[in-house]
Amino acid sequence: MREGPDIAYVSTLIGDPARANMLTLLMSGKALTVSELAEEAGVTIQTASSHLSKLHTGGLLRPRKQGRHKYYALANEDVARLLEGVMGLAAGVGHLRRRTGPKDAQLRQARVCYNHLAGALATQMFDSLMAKGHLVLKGDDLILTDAGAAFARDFDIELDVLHSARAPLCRECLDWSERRSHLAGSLGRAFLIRFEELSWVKRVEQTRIVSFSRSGDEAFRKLFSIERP
Amino acid sequence: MREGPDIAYVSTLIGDPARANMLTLLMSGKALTVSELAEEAGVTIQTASSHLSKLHTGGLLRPRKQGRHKYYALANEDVARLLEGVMGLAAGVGHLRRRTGPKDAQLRQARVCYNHLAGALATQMFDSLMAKGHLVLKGDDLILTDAGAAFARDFDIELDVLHSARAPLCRECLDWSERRSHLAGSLGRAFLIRFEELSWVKRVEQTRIVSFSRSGDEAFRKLFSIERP
DNA sequence: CGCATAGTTCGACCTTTATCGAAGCATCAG
DNA sequence: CTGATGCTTCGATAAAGGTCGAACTATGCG
Repeated sequence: MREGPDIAYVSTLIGDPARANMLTLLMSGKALTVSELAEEAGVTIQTASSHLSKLHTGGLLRPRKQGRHKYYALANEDVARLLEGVMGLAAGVGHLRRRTGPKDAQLRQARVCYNHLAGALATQMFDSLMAKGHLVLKGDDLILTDAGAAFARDFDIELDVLHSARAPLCRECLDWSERRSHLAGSLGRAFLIRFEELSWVKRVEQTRIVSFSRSGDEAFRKLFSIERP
Repeated sequence: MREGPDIAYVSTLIGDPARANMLTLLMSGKALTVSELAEEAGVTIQTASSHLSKLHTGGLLRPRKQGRHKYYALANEDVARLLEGVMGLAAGVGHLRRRTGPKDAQLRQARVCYNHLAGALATQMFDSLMAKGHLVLKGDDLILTDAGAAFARDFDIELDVLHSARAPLCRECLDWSERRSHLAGSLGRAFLIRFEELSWVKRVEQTRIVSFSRSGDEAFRKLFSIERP
């Protein structure tokens, strides 16, 4: 035995309900304090503290201290991608207790995935970018074409700043609800930020839901040539 | 809380060491009996039986009865992909106990992932197919171009048979050691089968390792224009 | 039919670990 | 300094779940 890496270890980390709750919360991309996470996960602060430090040791979370607060966030996009993957399997194959609540439809339509947009609209946006030749896949790397760069600049995204960062510019991220790719990477993040700046979208507090304003939805669909369903 | 699917449930399933061992074994793509899995995982048959039925309930495995044997295999490619994802994180970030054994180099070079080829050579093969325009990415779907179809037919792969199957023809699968895509789907499977038929490769028993013969390696590199390192 | 082999179910241990109360640091405000 | 807040550490408790022996069912072989 003992071929390949120790998958039981990280799976156990995700496998505890309290920890899974916290990780799901952190998929919003925001960094949260120990007490916030404790509250949301329904455990005491001591317990949460213990869990969070385990997740940190396991490399799933990255803590940052600010004053007397300690903020935890997902360690990197790989973690976010993995979690989306698990969600995909859990949703498709998964537990029968899957009751589709009222929030569910909104969640499928548009939500935050770590720091970029996910959901039906996000995959359509990704398809549009591919179809128009703004993005191409080369090997496993997603490349922004010249046309794509022009498109992004037109949308007031400062590509030079993004390029100088260490993080990859474009990445695919598999969407658990759609089972298709959407755009991740610093460009994916930049798009979401612009949407917020333009007030096309607003994040719904305490959830991963991203709600489009009436005019925002229209502008978004126009920009990416997405027809109304 | 309780947004999105129950990720703790499937993670717990993978999180037990004995179950993780079995799943890793099944990544070879072969279906194995209860006793074989028990043996390899280092538990008794009763225990293994219990674990396997849990994995089945959780949708990770698909059992098939043949005579007085019961064969278990991974339920589908999604499961295989997820496991590769977990391996990627566990390897990169993962446990310090990560000691690179002698097998390790071979495993990184070429191994079986569910039913297709993975490892360094597999990602290079994938890159080659993309670079030559035999495959293109459209949205999240990997499309075999006309040129690609001709290429496959030249290699004596019966595309018509594959097309008629329900399973998708081409899929990407993220390679944990390379962190790049390799080819999955029924076409990926067909390629591996052809390599075996031509005796280019042989599977090493009891492992996921795929070893290339001297001439097989040469032919493979020539076919996909891969330079010797 | 009897016997052997493959797998399941049941029940009893026993290790693992999540949980929280209480006490201990660290940081900030005054 | 004192008090208040955020978080961590320690220790005891309790619940969950993996493990295996033993008994049971199912299939195949003569």
